[in-house]
Amino acid sequence: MLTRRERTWRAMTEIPDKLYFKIGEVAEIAGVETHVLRFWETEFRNLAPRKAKSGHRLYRRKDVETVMRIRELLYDKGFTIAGARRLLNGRRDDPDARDTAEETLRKVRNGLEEILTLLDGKT
Amino acid sequence: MLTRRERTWRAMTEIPDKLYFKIGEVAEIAGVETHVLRFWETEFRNLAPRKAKSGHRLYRRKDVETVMRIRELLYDKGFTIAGARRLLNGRRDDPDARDTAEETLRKVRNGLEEILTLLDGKT
DNA sequence: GAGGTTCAAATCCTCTCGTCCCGACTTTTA
DNA sequence: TAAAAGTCGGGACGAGAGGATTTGAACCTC
Repeated sequence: MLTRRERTWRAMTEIPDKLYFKIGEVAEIAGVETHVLRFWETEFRNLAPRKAKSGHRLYRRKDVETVMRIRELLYDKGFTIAGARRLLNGRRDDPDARDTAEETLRKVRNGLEEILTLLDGKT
Repeated sequence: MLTRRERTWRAMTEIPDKLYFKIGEVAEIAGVETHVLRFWETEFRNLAPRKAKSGHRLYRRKDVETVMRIRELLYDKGFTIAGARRLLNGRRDDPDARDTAEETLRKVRNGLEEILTLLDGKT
C-alpha cells in the first residue's frame, strides 16, 4: 500500500500539467472506464467536473485527484461507496459553523481518521 | 448510530463476565442476528468460536470482541467484507517484527482513538 | 417433556456497483 | 472538410455481495 507521501507524490507528478482534462484522459490516468467516472459522479457530490457549453466534462486537477482518491478508497482500501462517501464528504455539520472552531475540530478529526485508516493496515 | 465513546463503552463494560457465550447471547450483545454471525464465520478466519461436542458454538470474550470489531468495520466505517477481512487479518509481513513496531502502532492507534473520543463530544 | 435454542445447508432475496447500448452530438485527425 | 474517434445522457441489464429464510433434526433448560 502506498504511504501518504507516496500518494501525494503520485498525485503531484503523474497528473499532466494542463488546465482541463477530458473524461477519456481521466479514465486513462486513473485506470477506470469512462462509464465508471460518470457513475461515480452520480454517487459522490465531491466529484463534479465543470461542463463545456457542449456538455463535455472538464476535469480540473482537483477533480482528477478526487477520482484517484475514490479509486483508492474503493479498490485499494476496500470501502463501500457509502463508506468512501462518508470519508470524502466528512461530516456535514451546521452550515453556519463553517470557519469556526468546530470546523477546525472537524478537520482535525478527519485527519485523525485518515491516520487511523493508514494504521489499520499495519497491525 | 453510536458514537465512538458509546461503542468503546459498550465493548469495555457490556460483555458479561463469563467463559463462554452462546450464539444467541453474542447476537444480543453485538446487535446482529444469529445467521449473520454464522455467515461472518464463513467469511472471516479470525472468527472461529470453539464448538461443544454437540456442535453448538462456544464464543469466548475474544470472539465477541472480534464480532464487535467486524460489525464496526462493516456497519460504522463502511468497509466491504473483503476490506474488513484485510484489516483484521493484517498484513503478514516479517513475523519477527511483531511485538515491536506493531505493538508501537497499536499504542499509537489507541492514543488516537482516545483523542477521537474526546473530539466526538465537541461537534 | 415442552418450548425455546441451535445445528448445517440449501435456497431465496435485495441492493450494490457497475456494464452495455443507444442515437445524437462534438472534437480530432488525415 | 469529411471521416474517425470521442463524448453525451439515460435506461435496461446483470453478476455478485451480503445477508434472510427455510427445514427438519438435535439439543438444553425448566
